[in-house]
Amino acid sequence: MASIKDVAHHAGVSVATVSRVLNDHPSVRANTRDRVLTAVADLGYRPNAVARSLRTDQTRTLGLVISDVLNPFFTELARSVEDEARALGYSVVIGNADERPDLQDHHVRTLMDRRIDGLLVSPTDGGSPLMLDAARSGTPMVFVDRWIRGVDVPVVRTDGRGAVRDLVAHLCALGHRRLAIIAGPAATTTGRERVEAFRSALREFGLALPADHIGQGDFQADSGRRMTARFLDLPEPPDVIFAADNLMALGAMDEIRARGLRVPDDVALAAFDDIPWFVHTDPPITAIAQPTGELGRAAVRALIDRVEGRTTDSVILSARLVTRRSCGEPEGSKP
Amino acid sequence: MASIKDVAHHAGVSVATVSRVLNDHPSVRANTRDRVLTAVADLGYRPNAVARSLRTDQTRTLGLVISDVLNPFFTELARSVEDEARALGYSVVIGNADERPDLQDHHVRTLMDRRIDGLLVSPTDGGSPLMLDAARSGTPMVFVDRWIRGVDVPVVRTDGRGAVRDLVAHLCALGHRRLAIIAGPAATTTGRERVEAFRSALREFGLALPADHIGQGDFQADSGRRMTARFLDLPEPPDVIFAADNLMALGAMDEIRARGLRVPDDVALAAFDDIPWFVHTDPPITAIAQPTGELGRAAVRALIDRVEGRTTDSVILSARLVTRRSCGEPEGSKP
DNA sequence: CTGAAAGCGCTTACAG
DNA sequence: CTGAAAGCGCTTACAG
Repeated sequence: MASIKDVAHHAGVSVATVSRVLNDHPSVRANTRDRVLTAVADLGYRPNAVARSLRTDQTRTLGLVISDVLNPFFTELARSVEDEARALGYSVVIGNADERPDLQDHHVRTLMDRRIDGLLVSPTDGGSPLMLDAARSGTPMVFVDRWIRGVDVPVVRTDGRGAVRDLVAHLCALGHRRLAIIAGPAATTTGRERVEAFRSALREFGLALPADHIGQGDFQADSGRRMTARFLDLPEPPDVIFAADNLMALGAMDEIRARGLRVPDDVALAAFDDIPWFVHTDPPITAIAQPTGELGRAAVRALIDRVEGRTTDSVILSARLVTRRSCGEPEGSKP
Repeated sequence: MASIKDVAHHAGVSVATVSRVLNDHPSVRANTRDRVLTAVADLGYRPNAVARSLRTDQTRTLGLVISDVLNPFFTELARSVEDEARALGYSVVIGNADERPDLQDHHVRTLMDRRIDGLLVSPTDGGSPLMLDAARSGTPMVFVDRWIRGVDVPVVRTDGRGAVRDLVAHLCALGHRRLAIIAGPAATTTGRERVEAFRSALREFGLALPADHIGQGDFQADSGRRMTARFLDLPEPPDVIFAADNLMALGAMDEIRARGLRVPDDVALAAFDDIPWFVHTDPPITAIAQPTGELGRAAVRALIDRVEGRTTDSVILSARLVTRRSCGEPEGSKP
C-alpha cells in the first residue's frame, strides 16, 4: 500500500507538502497542489488512518456499546446513531454486550484501547468498576436509554412514565384487575423504572402489585418465557402480562402458544418497545413506542458536543402508548 | 492517559522491557516482570492499540459490511461473526450498507483506511470499482451470503435451491398454481439466485413464471409493499407471493392487511429467511431457514485463515423449508 | 509557499 | 536478561 512518502516522491515534493494538500491547508500553491493530487490518484493513495490517529490523538470514531444486537430496539438505535455520526463526520464502532456485564466491560476496554473519541453506552448493569473508571477517565461519554446513577455523565433517554400510566388506564378500562409485569434486571435503570411506573400507575387505579406478579427477567426472550410460565402456574394467574421489552414479549408469546392458550382471551399481553411485527402478530400487540431514531440522533449530538469541547445537557424524550388488540377489544369496538 | 514511558519510569526499566512483559516475551527476569506489572497496575496503564497497530501493521480487527442492520437475518449474522471473532482474538467493526452501494463503498473505504486485517462483505451490488480494487488489493477478504462473480474471493453462503424446490412442491400440493415472487436486486447474487431457483422449480412442476409475477424489490420492506400492491392489482392476481427476504415479507403483510385481505385465504405468503416472529404472525409464516449462526462462524474462520496466511475454500451450507400456515393448511390437517 | 525535523506510542532487531 | 536506537506513517511548529 502506497504511503505518503511514495506520493511525495512521485510528486517531487516533501511529505509535509503532501500532508498539507491532504488536509486542505490553504498555503499550498495551486500548481503544487495539482501535482500532489495527480500523484495521489496515480498511486491510488489512501492516508493511513492509524498513523494519522496516533499523531493527532483523535480517531474520529465513536464507540457504541449496546445491550443486545438481537433486540430490534437497539438495532434501530444503532442505525440512527450511525447515520447521525456519519452525517457529522464520525464513524461508529459497535460492541454488543448481549446483556452481559462482562461482555460489556470487554467492549468498553477494547474501545478505549483503540482510543475512540467518545463513548455511547446503554449499560447492562449498575456500573462495574471499569465503567465507573471510564466515566471518570476523561473520555467523553454519554448514556443512552439506560444510565448509571451517581456518575456525572449526560443521559439521553425516554421517560415511559406517562405511557405506562396510559397503558394501565387502558387495561383497567377493559376490566383487567390482576396485572403482572416481566421486569428487566433491577441493576438497570429501565429494569427498575418500568416496574416503578407500573406499580405507581396501579396504585393510582387502586390496584396492588403483589410480589408474585413481578417476574424478574433479563430483557432476553428466554426469561420472558420462563416468567410467563411461572405466572400461568399461579393458582390465580394474572389477567395481563406486561413485558418490559419486546424480546421478553416474544418469549411470553412462545410460552402462551406452547400451552395452547389464546391472547387476549386467556391472558392479555402488552410490551414496552414497539416493533413493526407487532402489527401482524396474532393478535396485534399493544405496545409502548419510544422515539428511537430521535433518541439515537440526540445521543450522538450530545456526545459530539462533548468530544468537541462544548457542553451538553441530558435529554429526556417521551414514549407513547399504541393500543392494539392484545389486551382485549379496543374502545369503540363491539365488546 | 499513562503511556509506556510512564510505566518504564515508574518501574525503573526501559520501555523495551515494558513492551516485552506486555507481550509475554520469555526473556524477562521474574523480578523485573513483577516490577513492571506493579507499575502497570498502579498507573492503570492500558497499551495504546493505535500505536501498536502502526508499529506491527496489524489491527486484530475484522471489518464486516452488512447489507442492512434492520434485517434480522444480518443482525443474527453479525452476532455470530462477532462471537466467533472474539473467540479467536479479533474484534469486528460493522458497517451498515443499508442496501445502498454508495454507503457500502463508504464503509469499505473507511474500513480499509483503518487498516483492518480482513474484510467480510455481503455485497449489495454486482461489484463497484472500489470493491473490485479492494478484492485485488491484498487485504484478505471473504464474501458471506452474497458474493460477486469473477472475483477470486472465497464465498461462505447458503444454497437455497433445494429448499425453494421443497417450497414449490408444498405450494403445488396445496393446489396453488399462480405463484409470484418478490425478488431482490438483480445485481445481487441472492437477488438473482432465488428467482432462478423459483423459476426452475416451477418449470419442474409444469408451471410458468410470467414477467408480471416477478416483482423487482430491493430487500427492504417498502419494496415488498409496493410489489404486493402491484400483484394484487393484476386482473388475475397470484395465489401465492414468495418474498425473497423477511423484510419484503413484512411489507407484503402490510399491504395485504391494508387492503383488508386475509392470508392464506386471499393470498398465500412465504418468505426466504426465517425469524422468531414468524411463529406468532397471523397466520404463522412458512419460510426458508438458513443456518445463520453457522454461516457467520464459518465466514470468520475462513477470513482468519486468510489473514493468518492459511488457505481457505468456499463453503456452501444448505437451507431448509419450515412449513407453517401461511400457504394453506399443512398436510395432515383438515382441509 | 515549502522543507527538515521532531514526535505521537509502540515493537524489535542489534548489542552487550 | 536488558537497553539504546530505529522506524511504522503521519502532522505541525519552526525556519527560511
